[in-house]
Amino acid sequence: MRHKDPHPPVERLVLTDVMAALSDPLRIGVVRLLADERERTFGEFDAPVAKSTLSHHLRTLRAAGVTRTREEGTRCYVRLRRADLEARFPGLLDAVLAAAGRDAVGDRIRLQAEG
Amino acid sequence: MRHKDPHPPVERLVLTDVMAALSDPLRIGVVRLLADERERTFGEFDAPVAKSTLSHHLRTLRAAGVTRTREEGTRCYVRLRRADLEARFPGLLDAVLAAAGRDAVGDRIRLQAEG
DNA sequence: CCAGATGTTCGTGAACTATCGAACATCAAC
DNA sequence: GTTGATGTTCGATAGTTCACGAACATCTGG
Repeated sequence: MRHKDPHPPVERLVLTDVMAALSDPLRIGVVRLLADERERTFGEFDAPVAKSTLSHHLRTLRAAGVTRTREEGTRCYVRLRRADLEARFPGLLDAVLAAAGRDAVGDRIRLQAEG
Repeated sequence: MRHKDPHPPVERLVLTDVMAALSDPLRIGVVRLLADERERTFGEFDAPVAKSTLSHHLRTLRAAGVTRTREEGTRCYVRLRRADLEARFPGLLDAVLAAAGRDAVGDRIRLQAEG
């Protein structure tokens, strides 16, 4: 379960890469679910796509520096790099989250129904 | 010189389309040059791409609702839909412009050297 | 060891994007 | 009308992205 693409360091976050990463409804949906700063495992996401497709999107977010991934046992925990994004692109993430919230962008991605 | 894709009305601007339109350095460069609210003709942009490529990028911006195009004679005037973008996605454009400015994104696109 | 859970990677096909040059359309000016 | 300026559109190519299932790797637990 080794990850290939490393996390880009804060100072090397690229605006166009972040914009591209956030130009997909599924990925926006994931980011919205991560907006509460809590860590989630990949499996917690209930998305209408194949497992491998979700993995691909999470890799895209990671490669762009939007999220940070941590492996623990056989699980992958992912969280939003909110502070890093804010440091490099002030206001950007908040604007996207607010707009996405109002427009219900990525609403098809939810958290697994938990007991 | 008739344009094909119409301008989307304000209320139908799509976040992911705007994000995608702004995920390209050349298009960000154009948007930065338009940030002063002045109208420009296509020919005023000095970009290191073919005429048809620039036309394509300007069409992308227009289709996403980032810019508005007006034809006058044989010229095309383009300007930023700043107010519309602000109304639908508050803070987004400003955040992008600020970040792009600091990182010099799209600096290869300039205005023609004028006499 | 074997089975199950969790993700990754690979191979594939479909769809989209960027780029160019060439051809075209439109208008202005002579 | 002819010519030149300004953009658009077309066709081709190359590269990228998205999606899937299948196969694989890793860890956990019997």
